[in-house]
Amino acid sequence: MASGQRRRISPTIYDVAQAAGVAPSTVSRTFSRPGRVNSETADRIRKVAAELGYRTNPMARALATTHSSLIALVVPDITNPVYFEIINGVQDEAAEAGYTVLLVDSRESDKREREALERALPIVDGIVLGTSRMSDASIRMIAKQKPMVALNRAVREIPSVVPDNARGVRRALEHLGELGHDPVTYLAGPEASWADGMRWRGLREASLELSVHVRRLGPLSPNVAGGVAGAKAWMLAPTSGVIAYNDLVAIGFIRAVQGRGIGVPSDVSVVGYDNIFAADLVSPALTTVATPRRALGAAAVRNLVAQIKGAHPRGGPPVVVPVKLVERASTAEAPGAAVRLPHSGGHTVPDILPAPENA
Amino acid sequence: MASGQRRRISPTIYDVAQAAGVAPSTVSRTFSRPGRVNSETADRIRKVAAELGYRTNPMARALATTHSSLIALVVPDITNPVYFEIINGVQDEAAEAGYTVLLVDSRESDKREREALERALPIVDGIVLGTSRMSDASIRMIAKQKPMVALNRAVREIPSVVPDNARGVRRALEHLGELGHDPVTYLAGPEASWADGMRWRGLREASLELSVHVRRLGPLSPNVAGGVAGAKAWMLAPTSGVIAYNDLVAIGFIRAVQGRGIGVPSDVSVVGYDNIFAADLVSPALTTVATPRRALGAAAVRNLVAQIKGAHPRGGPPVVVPVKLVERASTAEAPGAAVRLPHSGGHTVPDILPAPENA
DNA sequence: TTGAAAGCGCTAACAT
DNA sequence: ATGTTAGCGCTTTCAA
Repeated sequence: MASGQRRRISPTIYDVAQAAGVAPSTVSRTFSRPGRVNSETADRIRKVAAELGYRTNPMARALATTHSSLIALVVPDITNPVYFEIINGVQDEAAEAGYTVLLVDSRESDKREREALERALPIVDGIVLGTSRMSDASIRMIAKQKPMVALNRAVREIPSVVPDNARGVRRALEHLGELGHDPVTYLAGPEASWADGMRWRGLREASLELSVHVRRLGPLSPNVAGGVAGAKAWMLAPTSGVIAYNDLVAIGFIRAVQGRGIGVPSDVSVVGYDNIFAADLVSPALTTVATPRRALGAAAVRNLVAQIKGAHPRGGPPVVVPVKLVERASTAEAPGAAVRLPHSGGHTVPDILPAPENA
Repeated sequence: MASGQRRRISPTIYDVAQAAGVAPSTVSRTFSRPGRVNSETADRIRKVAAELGYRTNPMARALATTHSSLIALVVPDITNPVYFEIINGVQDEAAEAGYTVLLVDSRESDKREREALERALPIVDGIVLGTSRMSDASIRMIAKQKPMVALNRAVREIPSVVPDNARGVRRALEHLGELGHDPVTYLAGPEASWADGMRWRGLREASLELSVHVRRLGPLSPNVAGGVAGAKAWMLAPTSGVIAYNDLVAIGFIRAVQGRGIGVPSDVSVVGYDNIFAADLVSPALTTVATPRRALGAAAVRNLVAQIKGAHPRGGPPVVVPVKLVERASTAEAPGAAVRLPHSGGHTVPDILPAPENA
């Protein structure tokens, strides 16, 4: 008693079957495999169903078929703008294929990622694993239980789709080279980062080809604080060209050097990576490598759905999607061989790398 | 033949029951209502279950209980930084209560929102509806089918949790007033926005109390472009103090006026709303009203879970969570009665409000 | 405290 | 093309 509104109890295929004068299985077929039933009866059934307000019960269907039409998308940090477009790409492609996506945010925590995956695993048909914090071994473990594709990271034996990191940094270096910057500093990402490894490697190769010298500085944490730390270290041996591991690092770097009276791009040109939302908001607007994140997500889903539908997971080389350089205001002609530092000379700088990031 | 790895078939309560020498129902109780079974037998069952790698099947449980332990969180735009913390708050609180959250991004589209909700409805136990694009009537319709709580918007008859908009704008105006700004321009949000209505109302009340004049300018779309349009209009009758509907609008406004050679905060002080990620990244860093988004999300989930557990949805006044002003660099002492405009006088400005936003 | 048995709503052989 | 009939794996009376 004292009941609030009562939630209506839904009709089942049995109710519809009775009302339409057919067998329950015919009703089931009408909704699960149209075509397997006479179009006239089907129409009648659909009509009756509509009148009764029948809706197929996904749980019952899932139990019977062992398919939930749910896929999980795991990202390390929903807060990171990099994932916006990936999420959209995944959602769209999934919807198109008739899947609903369960978005899991692991918050950069190994523990959380495991727990969330644990929760999700039994109810999803497959997993898109974005930039995982877990070990390759753990990942393969999970891939044994459900179809999976790795995103932004190539995992051996697991279908993977990654952006063309090598080409991205190459374009960045090319751009800086054309503007006369040499040498160029690479503000490196986290040590454990697969992407950082790829980028640094790509940079070294490009360095040879383009005859532009490249120095590595890091590791840095992949955020604004990391950029600030990088700036401190860079002051020890400044270069007029800088390529950052990602846009956040680039932004942190720029703010830090600007704070020291160094102009961007008048004194240093810096290029970011990812082309996040904020890249166009900061001053100066950031020149950066745009990764096709939406395409990345879509490609991952296509592959995953294929697996779910029975395709053999192909453990071959990862699918590589193209990137492009977006030129904005943070890069310009090199001022000369070396950047002019206002305080250079008598200025004291920290002598340990990377500098602590609590500045 | 060509077979990929085969996914292991999972043991059921029957397997565990047999191995442990008990009835299936006892195994079920062990996991679904511990305490209803002798602790020794329970231990034994758990041990056997662990050995067999038994995991309870959520679909089967859902079918039997009609509870999925899933809740949906609907947001209009995952891309909007405002939702980061809300999402985190919801996820955390949900996890704590034993629920997994199905994140639905409606992309500002009524159609999408409906479709996604349609998909989600049958599989979730309840819904947290953030800043819906739908009409109150549609919302109530859905609330009839599943427990629901509205977020960031008060819907009559539906439990709602909202930030203290009135107090937020009051603090903003107070701050500007103390710095000597009067009158102050309010860069209004979308016409249909519930939050905008609340803020404007709060502003008028505060205006009376604080004796600071306030003008409304808008409606503007709630993004950077809207801020740019607002700046154009503001040029017609500039004020030294500006309060924006949200941070994005504030950022757009600032960039636009800076482009005209107007200094922030030297010529105009502007305060944003929301305290999004980027607010601390732009130059000057934005003074803004911080809404406790994580708390907002958590409160919504607590309410929702209570409803799911059988509490009567309370249609009373919305739960209001407190906000606070974060002072940064975009506000300062007023330069005088009116702002000095470099081009004021002979400068031509558009004469229709709001200005087209494709500038 | 435990067991036996009847569903939950749907799908999928197998028959007709 | 449609009907019959078992389940899918779990929960939940009802008995014992």
